[in-house]
Amino acid sequence: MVEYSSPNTNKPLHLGHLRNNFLGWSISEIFSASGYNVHKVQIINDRGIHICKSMAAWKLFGNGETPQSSGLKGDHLVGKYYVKFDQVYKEQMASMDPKADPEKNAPIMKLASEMLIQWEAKDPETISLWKIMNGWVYEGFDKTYQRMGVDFEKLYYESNTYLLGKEEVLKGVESGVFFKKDDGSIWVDLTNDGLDQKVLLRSDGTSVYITQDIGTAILRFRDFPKISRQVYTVGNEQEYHFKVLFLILAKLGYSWAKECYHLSYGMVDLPTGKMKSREGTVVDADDLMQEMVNDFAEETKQRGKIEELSEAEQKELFEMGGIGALKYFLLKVDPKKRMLFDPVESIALQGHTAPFIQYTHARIRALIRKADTMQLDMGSLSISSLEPLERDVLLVITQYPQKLAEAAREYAPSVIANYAYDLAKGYNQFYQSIAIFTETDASKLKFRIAFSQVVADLLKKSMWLLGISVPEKM
RNA sequence: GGUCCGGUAGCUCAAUUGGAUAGAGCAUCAGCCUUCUAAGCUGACGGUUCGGGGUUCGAUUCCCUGCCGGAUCACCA
Repeated sequence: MVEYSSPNTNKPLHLGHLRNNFLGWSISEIFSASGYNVHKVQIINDRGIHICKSMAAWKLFGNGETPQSSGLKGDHLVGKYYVKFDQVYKEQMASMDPKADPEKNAPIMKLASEMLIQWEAKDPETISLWKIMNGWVYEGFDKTYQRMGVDFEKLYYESNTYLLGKEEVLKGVESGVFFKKDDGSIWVDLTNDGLDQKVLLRSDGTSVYITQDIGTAILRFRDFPKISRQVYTVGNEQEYHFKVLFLILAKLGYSWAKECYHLSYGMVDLPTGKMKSREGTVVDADDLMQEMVNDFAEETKQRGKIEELSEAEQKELFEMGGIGALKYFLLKVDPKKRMLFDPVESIALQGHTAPFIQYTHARIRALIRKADTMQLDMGSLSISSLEPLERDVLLVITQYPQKLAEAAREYAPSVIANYAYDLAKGYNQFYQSIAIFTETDASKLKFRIAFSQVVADLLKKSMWLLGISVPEKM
């Protein structure tokens, strides 16, 4: 089982989510290709103070605005009010007496806090607004996920799972795994494991973040009894959290705890500094994808090689190239490492990019189409000697199984991304120096055609593992 | 302060897990389309692999130490 994504429902998806989603999807494919039966799941953070902030601002300033009335995508509309909240909140705090604890008592924050309490008390009006606004967000997310090309077998909602785990914790107290402090709060002592003590239930008996994760982990193994491993695709800022979680699950006696793995990936930095959603210095996922597709489209039109394609085929190609370039850019780097996203330079379509590999594939396919018209007998293939460049490519071809195994072992799609590049690069060298159709030796000619087809198939397969399609023409 | 991650060409990244002269792309410069798609190919330029020790026949890789950058250590999620 692979978990990825985990968005908050108060704002649209951004660049950070793209790395997460593409990684999660790719890892799932890599494991599928390695013979595993993979279940893709995500958990949606649909409750909490963050969504109440958007709700509060909408209630105060929204004037009944909806996605239909505004023409805005649902998640963007809700995100707009989240930003609005922050803006108003700051203004209110600035105008208040510092002694009055403005952080808590700013009117708009008080409203959001009240809404959270009302939500937990199942107040009908609050629940209704919450459902409506989350509904808008899901409509928006659906479009974004569709364009990203990611999907999920099962969705978990925090509003359903946030109370889970409490019983497990109480059971743990009885069996002596956890302990209770005088104020009634419940803790786990991990000092023997080199960590600290960690609270599991507040003194008022309510759950914290990790309580919920204990519950969902157990729930997952109940929902999917056959799974042997659970992979959490979550940023490396939560490494401590998962270390604690897995230790707790082991202490509770779950034998599968050692099969839980945190696929921890680094942040995506922007040249100006790191991404901070609160300050608005994020790159919106929808905008970015659109930009990439536009750039690719423009570049392609300039080259003028696709006039014979229909409008629909062209559109499909632009999508393939633009989204592909973006995915490749985010996946070619080792997931563990933080990486830099330069909005200007990252849009490159030459060199070590998806379009380079897609182009190599398209060129081979053109070659194969030509060969098909020659009606060669491909049944009998024999070759006595290889050119050095052919030998080089052949060597890369045979590396595929090792690379796939390595990618699965290291949880690293980057291994596949770099492999596809090496293969394309090697083939291009061969392609450039050896003209195939001028070859007079029939067995050599047939070998080169078959050999090219193998490369095309392998490029297609590798790129598929990254969630990237390859075109017949470009 | 404790813990964890990272530091490789001007920039972005590789390096078969300890192997031979550390490789690609971008950028810069010089070449290659009458021939299967030039989003390509060839060449040049570019390195004290952060510094200092150590282990080893051999270290970008392992150990120690220092420096720099980041994350994390909430009765937040």
